[in-house]
Amino acid sequence: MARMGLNDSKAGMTGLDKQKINRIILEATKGSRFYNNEMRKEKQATERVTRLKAKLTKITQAQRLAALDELKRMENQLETTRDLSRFIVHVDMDAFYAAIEIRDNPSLADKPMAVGGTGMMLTSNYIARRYGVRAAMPGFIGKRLCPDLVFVKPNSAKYAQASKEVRAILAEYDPNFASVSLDEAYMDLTEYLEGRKCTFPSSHVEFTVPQQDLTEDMLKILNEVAPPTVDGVDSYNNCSSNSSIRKVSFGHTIEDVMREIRFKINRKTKLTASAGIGPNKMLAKICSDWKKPNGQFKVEFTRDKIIEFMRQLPTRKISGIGKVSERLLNEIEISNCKELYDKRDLIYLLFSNVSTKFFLAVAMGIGSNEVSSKNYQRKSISCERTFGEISRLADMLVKCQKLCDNLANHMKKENITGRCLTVKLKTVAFEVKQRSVSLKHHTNSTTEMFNIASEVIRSERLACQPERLRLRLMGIKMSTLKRHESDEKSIQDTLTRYFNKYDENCSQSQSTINEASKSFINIEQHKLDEKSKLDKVTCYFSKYDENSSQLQSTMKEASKNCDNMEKVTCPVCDQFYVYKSDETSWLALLNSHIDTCLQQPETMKPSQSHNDSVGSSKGKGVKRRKLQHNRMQPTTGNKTLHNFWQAKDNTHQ
DNA sequence: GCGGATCAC
DNA sequence: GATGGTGATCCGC
Repeated sequence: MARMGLNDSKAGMTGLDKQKINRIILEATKGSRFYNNEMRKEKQATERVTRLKAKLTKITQAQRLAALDELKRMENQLETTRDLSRFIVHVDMDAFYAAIEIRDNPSLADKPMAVGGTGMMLTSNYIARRYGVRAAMPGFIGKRLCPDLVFVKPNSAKYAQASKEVRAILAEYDPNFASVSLDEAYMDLTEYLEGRKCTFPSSHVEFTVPQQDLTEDMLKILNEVAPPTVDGVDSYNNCSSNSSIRKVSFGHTIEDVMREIRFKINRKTKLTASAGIGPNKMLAKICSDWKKPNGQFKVEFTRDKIIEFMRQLPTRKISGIGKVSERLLNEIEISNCKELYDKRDLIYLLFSNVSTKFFLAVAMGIGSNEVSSKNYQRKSISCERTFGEISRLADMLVKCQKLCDNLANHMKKENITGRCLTVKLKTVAFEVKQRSVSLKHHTNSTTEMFNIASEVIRSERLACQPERLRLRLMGIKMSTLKRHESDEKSIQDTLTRYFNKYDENCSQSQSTINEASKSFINIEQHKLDEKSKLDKVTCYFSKYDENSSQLQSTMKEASKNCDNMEKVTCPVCDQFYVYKSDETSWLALLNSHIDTCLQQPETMKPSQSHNDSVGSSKGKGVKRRKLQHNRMQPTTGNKTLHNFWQAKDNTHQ
């Protein structure tokens, strides 16, 4: 099965026994739920191919000619955007996480190793890659491919630190460089090079390295031979070697400068980087892969050379063309960029306008050279978790609560609110469902997000009846974001720090949350002794039913004294909790309460029976279920949302 | 605007 | 023991 096969498009994967590797992968995965889902996706992709082929047979010669005519116009337009004036560099750290672990534990250097666990590997070293072990592969398959494989637990703080050190070096050359991830970045060196050229050689930097500190990695960088520079000045690689000290310096060409940067990175972090140099990001990215590891490559900056370079390139090497696109293109006998260009009329007739433009630009070697990310603004923010199978509503709501909590914290930190909430659910069969709701106003309130998300979850559970909804992952995403200015933020941060020190660790671990809520309760109970009745109300989950006269009078009293009271209902037992809207610790308290609730005997919770949302529980449960059914209108109630629920309800009838 | 898919890292 | 998390974009309704 093609989907399951080894992805050998990345560096360090050439010349290995692909057949054997694929056989082992297949044996390890066959029959699993994951595998079955991959088969389902495969079938889907095949259907897509079938549709494509059907479309293909209907294409006439006249259509192709007309397409070429239109393509000529597109091509001319694209050609006007070709810009060879900027020096764009893509810097890519080699096997970043693995290299860091080896640096810090040299005994790993000659062993196949991977960072990650039996669940998932983040990356592997080059020895392991020879066995077919690679990033994004589950560890247990890695172990089958290479029984001697050593796992190292990820140490993200260390990776962030190394990344910071690398970035500091990049910033010396382009303060507006853009990082793609911890181990990858783009730079625009045009301005830097101008400056360097003017002052060269008087200002060139000289590095003094003790001979014994010169590693093989460093020597490789120093001994790379750059082609002669355009203006006849020899690339400057002065190595005055007396007995114990070696002095090295680099010239002023882009390639010299890149070697200098890689040299500095290596000297600072003991890690190696590869680099690609081109007139745009697409080309730079392809080039950084060319001489990996610890190497660099520059494509020549002329239109003809660029097109020549692209022609032999397999389509899969282009960022943006993945497994599926590669396959679709293969179906019309396109596997490299020469064919991509030669068959552009078919592309035009088979693919969308956006895709056609993209493919054409790729074939012509044209791409964006905009590096600065100063104006970058995120479009969405999300949080998702995989867990052991759950199917009870109560368990789902607990997960949901934690996700909303986490997400709200992130949003508050970034001072953003969102207007579109998306719930992502992945079943144990790896099927993904996404449901989104447009809100009337922007929010980053945990309560609001939780109320809406939990309603979506209830609805989805109903929708798949009489099947049980069995989940392995849940996620919450907010989009249509709005940024708020930092006035509020700083005040809020200060308040948070002042009053709720223990809250700052809230999202970090469940045990912290429990500790936090415990201390909260202690503090509050202490306060109770001298404070008014109103405060007492905020400290307990109400023991009363919603409609009881006792509660109503309490609420009335509360609203007399204070107009910022809010209410949150426990998803498990349906009791509710009244709190002041400026109070920040209610969530920890709620979490603690939910935990307690879940430890109660089964009969106390909403059951996992298929009827649990329609009020059929026994005894005590009856009243609660009924209550819940009436109560659960989302608090952000608005037209859009209202319509959403109505529509959902209709589909269930 | 929504939901499914694809893609990158 | 048992296939991740975050963000972006596109396509077809």
